[in-house]
Amino acid sequence: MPKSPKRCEELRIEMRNKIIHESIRYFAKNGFSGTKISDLAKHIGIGQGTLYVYFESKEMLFQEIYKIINREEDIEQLKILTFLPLSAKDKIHKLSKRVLRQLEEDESFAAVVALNTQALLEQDKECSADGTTYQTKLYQYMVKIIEQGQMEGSVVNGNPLKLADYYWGVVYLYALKKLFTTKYELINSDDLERTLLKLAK
Amino acid sequence: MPKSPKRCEELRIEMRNKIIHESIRYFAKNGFSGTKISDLAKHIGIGQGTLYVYFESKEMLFQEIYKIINREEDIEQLKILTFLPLSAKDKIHKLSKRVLRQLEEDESFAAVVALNTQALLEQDKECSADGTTYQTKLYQYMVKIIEQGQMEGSVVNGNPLKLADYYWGVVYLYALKKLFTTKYELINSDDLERTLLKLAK
DNA sequence: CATTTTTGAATGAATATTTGTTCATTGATA
DNA sequence: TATCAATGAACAAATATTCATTCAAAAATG
Repeated sequence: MPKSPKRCEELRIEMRNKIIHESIRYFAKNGFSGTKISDLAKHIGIGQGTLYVYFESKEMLFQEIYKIINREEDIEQLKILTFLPLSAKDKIHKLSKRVLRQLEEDESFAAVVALNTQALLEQDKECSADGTTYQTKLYQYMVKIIEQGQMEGSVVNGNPLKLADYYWGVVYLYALKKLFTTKYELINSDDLERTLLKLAK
Repeated sequence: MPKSPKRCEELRIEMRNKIIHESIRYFAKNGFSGTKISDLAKHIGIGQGTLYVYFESKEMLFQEIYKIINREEDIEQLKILTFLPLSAKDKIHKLSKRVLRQLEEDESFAAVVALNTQALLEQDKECSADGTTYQTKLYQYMVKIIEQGQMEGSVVNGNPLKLADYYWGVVYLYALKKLFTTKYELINSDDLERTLLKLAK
């Protein structure tokens, strides 16, 4: 009799995760058309054929990644923060600290941010504005915090959606830095907060 | 008799400029490997073969563009501003206004910024740190202004190079916005300045 | 417990497809 | 009608995908 089906299943899941995990960073760095299957396979350390055992095509692998980077946990956490009984200034501080920590600790967070932002930028082309993407939801909660801050007088004036866009844009910048530069020096949390806050003397 | 050589020369220069001008935005948006010659030609409104009358290869066209986007005028202007007898705060204000106006008025400025920043990000891979690129020079003058501002007390504390990087990073963000979104709403100059300034109450 | 047998994942050379480049022909102009 | 830029079908090179084969694990057998 052959290998136990159970063990086989385990191995499949393990390999599938390995491929996805390694591909996320590779795609984020090189883009879809900049990623050759031969290179990607070499980078993961598997044969080209193996990729096709787990995914129908390059396109499908990419789509699979897009499903995975829609991290509900992140959105949930921001939602909770949004409705906490805190000043907007405190919320922005907490959020900024958290985001920067994640950028530092979580190996693939930078790739997740980069891919999501790129998707948002290119969404304009495809006109698939269903408003339910990762970024779009992050924007919605951010707008709430910004509006609160504007009422409280701690956040600068201006279109809240534009300011939210600016804030997440700066996060995207540092995700790019982390992805591309070898010696990555973490941004200061203050710099990130300053995208929104009126700084008192 | 054929066309006059003079008229021919004129037409050649015209077509060459047209190709370069249209290609800059196309490459900035789609990247090198994301740009197909067939698509690019269609976008410009010429035949595929025509591209090869004017440029040896896709690679060469791309290199040609890289020469062109190293705009000495921009650097010269920043250099002049840097050594003007003004407060750093005023310099930052003038610069921010100027950059945003250029982003709005100059059709290909956004593409120039995007391509230069992408080159800077990827330079890490290739280790060609010759320190004479467009961005690198912009950084150098920016650092001077930031140092002045820190002495004067108007600019936040922190590594000046990192702050310069941050400032140009935000400009890059808005270049991306302009390139990708159809209905582009210009960033407020204040938002850009706030990357550096301590805002007094 | 050594050997055989069976299974399915892994592989990469072979093939299909896509994309870059060439070149013989066309068309516009003076 | 002589010239030369423009063109796109034909060709070459690069890249994605397939599939016949290899390999490693483990159950069955003596």
